Amino acid sequence: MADALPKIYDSGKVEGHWQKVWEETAAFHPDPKSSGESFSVVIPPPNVTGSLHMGHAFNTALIDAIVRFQRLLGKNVLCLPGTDHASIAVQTILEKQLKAEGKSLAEIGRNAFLKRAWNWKKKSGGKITSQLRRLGYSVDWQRERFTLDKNLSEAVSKAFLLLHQDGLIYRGEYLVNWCPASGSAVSDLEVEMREVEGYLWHFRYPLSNGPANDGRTHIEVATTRPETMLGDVAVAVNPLDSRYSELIGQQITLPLVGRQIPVIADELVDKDFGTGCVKVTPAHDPNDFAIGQRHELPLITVMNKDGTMNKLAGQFEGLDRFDARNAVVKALEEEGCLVKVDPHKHSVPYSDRGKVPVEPLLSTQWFVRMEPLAARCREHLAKSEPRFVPERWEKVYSDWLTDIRDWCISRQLWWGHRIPAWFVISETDGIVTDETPYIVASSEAEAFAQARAEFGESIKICQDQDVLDTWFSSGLWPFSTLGWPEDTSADLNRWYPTSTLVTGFDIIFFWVARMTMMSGFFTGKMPFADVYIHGLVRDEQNRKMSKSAGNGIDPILLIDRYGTDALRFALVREVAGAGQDIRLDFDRKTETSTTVEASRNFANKLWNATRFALINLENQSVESFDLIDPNDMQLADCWILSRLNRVNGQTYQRYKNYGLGEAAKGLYEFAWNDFCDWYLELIKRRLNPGDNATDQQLSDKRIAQKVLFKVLTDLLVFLHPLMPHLTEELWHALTGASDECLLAFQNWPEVDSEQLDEDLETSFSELFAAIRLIRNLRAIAGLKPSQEVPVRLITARKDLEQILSKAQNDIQVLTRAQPLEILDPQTANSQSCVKALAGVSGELEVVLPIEGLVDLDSLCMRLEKDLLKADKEIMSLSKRLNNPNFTEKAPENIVLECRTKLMEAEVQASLARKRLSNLR
RNA sequence: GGGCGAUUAGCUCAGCGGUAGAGCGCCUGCCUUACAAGCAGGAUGUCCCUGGUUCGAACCCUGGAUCGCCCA
Repeated sequence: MADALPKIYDSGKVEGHWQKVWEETAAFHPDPKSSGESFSVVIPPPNVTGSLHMGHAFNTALIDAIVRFQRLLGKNVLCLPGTDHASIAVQTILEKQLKAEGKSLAEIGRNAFLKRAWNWKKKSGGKITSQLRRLGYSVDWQRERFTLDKNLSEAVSKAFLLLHQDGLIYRGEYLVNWCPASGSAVSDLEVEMREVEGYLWHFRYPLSNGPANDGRTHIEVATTRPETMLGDVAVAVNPLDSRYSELIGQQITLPLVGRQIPVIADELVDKDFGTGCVKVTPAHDPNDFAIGQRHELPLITVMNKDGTMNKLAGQFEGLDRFDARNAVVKALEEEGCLVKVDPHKHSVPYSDRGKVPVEPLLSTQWFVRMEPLAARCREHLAKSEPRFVPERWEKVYSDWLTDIRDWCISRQLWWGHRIPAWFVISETDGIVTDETPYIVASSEAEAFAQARAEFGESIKICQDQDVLDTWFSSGLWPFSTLGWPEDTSADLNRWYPTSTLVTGFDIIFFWVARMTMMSGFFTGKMPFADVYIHGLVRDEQNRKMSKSAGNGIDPILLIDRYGTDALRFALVREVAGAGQDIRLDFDRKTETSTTVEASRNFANKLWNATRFALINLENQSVESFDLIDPNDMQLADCWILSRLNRVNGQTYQRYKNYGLGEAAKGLYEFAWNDFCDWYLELIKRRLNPGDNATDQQLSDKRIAQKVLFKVLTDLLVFLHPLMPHLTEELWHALTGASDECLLAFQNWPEVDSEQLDEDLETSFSELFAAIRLIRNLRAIAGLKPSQEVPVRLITARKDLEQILSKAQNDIQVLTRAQPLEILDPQTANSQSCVKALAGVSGELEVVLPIEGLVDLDSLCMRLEKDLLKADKEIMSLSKRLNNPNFTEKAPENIVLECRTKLMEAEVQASLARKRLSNLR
């Protein structure tokens, strides 16, 4: 056993040591052939471009707590780490670099670009994983995966192939969300609606065939996007709108363009919005697209993919879309077509990544047909597969799966999984059009062979230029990382489906739902039994922490300052509520956080409690701490063991049910209050019986040592999932175990229900209240802490008197009471001490007979306060008890409790009153 | 427009039918041999408002306010 530890816990040293041991011994690299029930988790793969932020730290703290808990239950646990390739993010970074060098993508070409990208990944991609190591994550680094790994890429091709075979992937020209900044299509989920202050422009479109019957010569439309009018193909009104019924079917001459377009009727039009007439631009608006489909209108695209106007925009060709807007308005005004402009607040779709407005644009892309996949998930969900924690997120998930839209999966980027489709370009004169036949295959050779069989020997093929949405590969993550599609994979058979997924609510659609859909299709199973959804970490002003807002708090900074375990404990302790966001306080000037500091202090408290134990265990061997004869134990021992077992059961249940915050709080209280403040103080005297100790005292000392060791080592097990480094270190210090033997693989202690004693715990609460009262009276008297003082404890309650007598020595030590007398009221009356210092706690009267020293005013104040409180309680309790409704309808135990409380309050009041009258 | 969440001590949050708690901060006294990153003692609340259900509401139900999020 080690000598005394340093006085202060040095987290950096301890954490570094254990991280090294864990990794070098591959401690968390499980063997699929080992025994034990399977438990597996795949971590949400962070973006390779990323660096650690508080969200990762939070997610990690939760996952690692769960996983470490399961290991303590003896399960064969796999926690699998990895990163995703973040197609758009990486491409953006590299394009910026290129631009800085004065080069363009087109110049260097695809191969050179990919080479650069891999070099970049090699250089910077390890940052996030090395930072994750500093969190003490008990993942299997040997099984670390990257979405572009060979196996995972093959899984992507295979998945694409299989989905395509089943008709669940198709290619076609549709309106997609086009991000001009990244030059790619993005999915609906990557579009964020933003409220912006814009305008509603009212324009006059002339009727082509002269005035209508009522004399009208034009129709007025309202729009927030004037530039799209160049692509208008109709004006629509609501069929029930009597104002316009006469105009339906008439032709209009589109200003600036001169195109003849019809007035049509469609229910989608809101009569009450604007003028009740909308211009219809099917190639530039999703609603208009739907109207266009219903009325078989042509699609006229007036924009290029870089957001500039194209040839069909006529005089506006080449202008950027926003410049074109102004120009069109001006031109219309000059033609006398502008009626008015109203300020108008409306939602504009923005690209998540590009941070620019998305342009709905017609384009040929690949899509996943979602409904069949979603339907399967809905069937599973009916059986609570997966089970959502907290439950309310299930609705969010199921709502999204209902009325789901197809998923655009192709991206006009180079970094990622290239779409495994080869066009037979010899069929279309060397170019790819919508009509070009294609082959989907798992390799070029295979595609070529198939193409030759189908189209003849002399064909030419070329692979689709696009890559897949990163989330497509992430959707396969729970099984592709375990060896799918190789269905003989030992890992897959052992650990799939996984046990629990832990992630933030912000990626339920992006990731959770995509995983369940892919898993359902490819494996017929849901990928995880439970989904534990947590909130986001917000800053001190309640803003979501994000890189772009620049309000992130660097976890590494907090780790350096307070230690990983402190940060982890602080984050978990804050969770408590069900999936609520957490706010981490942080003073940006001093770069400190009182929340994390409090946890650091807790770590130090545990450190010192262990230090105390080591000093007092006096190098005794571990074997001697085995079971003790209960008859030899003192009350305090029985009390702390009862508390220990209660906390054990409670903590076990909380961990199991994802009540991590509650577990953390409960352990904090037990460790600090019960164990350190009371138990350690209670046994100090027994641990130091002095040189002339009797055999009895020596044996009593040994018992205290055994209980101390038992409680502390169990406590370290309970805390281990939350503070892995510290507990590992302290456990080794206590047990003398070698580095090969880890706390991480010890067994969770069994609850010994024989040791649970509720009455004893209640008695100890009363005992502690008595001790507090004595201390309080001492404080009122202004006594020096070291000064001894005579104390009389007076109670009519036999059981209380008994406990107090048994704990007499303890009370004396903790309050410097000398002498301490425990009396019944009769005896006490015979030796009254009128002007003594006295107080009342429940049915106990505490008297410090030291008349000379007493400050009568503060004493009276204290007693008056007690009396007031007791009287108030008597009032409210008797009011309740006098109400027959209450006594008849309330449950018996509640009524009984009320009666008891009333009695106690009456005793308390009369004691206080008596004392007060004595003093006056 | 539809939905979800939040509102409790100065701050950050627990509690979710039996009459209000913690941490930090604050006040007082202590370097008491594990810990001053500590010990002991103390102060602090119309539990957002409004009705209702109930013997009893911070907790359940109406309605509303404010803040935040998601979906259209």
